[in-house]
Amino acid sequence: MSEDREATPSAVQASQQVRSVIGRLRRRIRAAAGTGDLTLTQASAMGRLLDSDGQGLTTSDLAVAEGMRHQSMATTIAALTAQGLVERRRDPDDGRRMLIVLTDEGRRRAEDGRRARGEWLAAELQAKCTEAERQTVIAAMAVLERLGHD
Amino acid sequence: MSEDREATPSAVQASQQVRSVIGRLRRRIRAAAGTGDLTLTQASAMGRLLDSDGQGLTTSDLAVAEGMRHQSMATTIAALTAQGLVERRRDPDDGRRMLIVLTDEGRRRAEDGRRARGEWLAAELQAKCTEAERQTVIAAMAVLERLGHD
DNA sequence: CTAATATCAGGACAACTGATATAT
DNA sequence: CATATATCAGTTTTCCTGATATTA
Repeated sequence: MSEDREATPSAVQASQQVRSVIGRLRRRIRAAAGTGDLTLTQASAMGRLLDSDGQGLTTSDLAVAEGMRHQSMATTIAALTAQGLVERRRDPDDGRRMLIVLTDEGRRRAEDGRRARGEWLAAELQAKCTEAERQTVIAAMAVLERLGHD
Repeated sequence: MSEDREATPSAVQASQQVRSVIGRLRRRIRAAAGTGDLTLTQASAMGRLLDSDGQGLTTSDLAVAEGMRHQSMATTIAALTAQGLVERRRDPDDGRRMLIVLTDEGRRRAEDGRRARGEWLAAELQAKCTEAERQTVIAAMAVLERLGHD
């Protein structure tokens, strides 16, 4: 506050563009999703479960990873459970915890998603971007992923 | 369908990372916003109004730019109007159209926002990134901005 | 007892769809 | 009449907060 150094132009510009793109892409992805498709949060959670598989993660673990409340993540997990994509198992070592693991069907779906068939965003990145541009996007996402990890 | 060429690994990876980052950043930005602050969509609309100023834009113009329905944008505009940041003027050349223009207060707020004082994302980009990383983010946003413009 | 985890209940917000009115 | 714009009404989705139970 005392100093309040002016942000660099690049920080201001990047911030504005990110805000704009976030809203726009989010709506586009949702609009492109079919009735049976997973929501953004559901797909993200499935990806994390696939990455850390074998062990399973708790609702709270997933909530921290996604930057949301554990109660909200619980709703997401409930939806995935209802679709038969994940199972909840009580942790034998800690009776408070419920471990979330992919079912066989869930693993299949997660891997399908990872191959991105029929997924709007991947198709757009494929059709409208050069390889160099995709690498730029990947690099930028790594930068943005860092933010907000207090 | 006929071709169904496999997506390149970079398209799949970029797609996944973008989906994950979108959800996470959006929640962080919302959480960091104070009670008086504008929502993401409101801030985006203010930015576009500032860019195209003098002439004014219609609700439908803004909706197209943001990739949302005009009815949804109307709600956003109503909120901005209630805060005294924009005014609605009937287009003298086309009685159907209402042109949205910034008020003096709105212009001031938009320019303040553009200087990014107190804005969480800009502060993070300033504090945790190098100039080169910020340029990467800007370049990536330009790429993503292109997508979904059928 | 305190902390972490899970669950239940209620609410807010941002977007959607559908229907109607008005002007071109 | 067909199209574009605006508005009204109702709904859905996603996430939030707060309260309570259970176990470490």
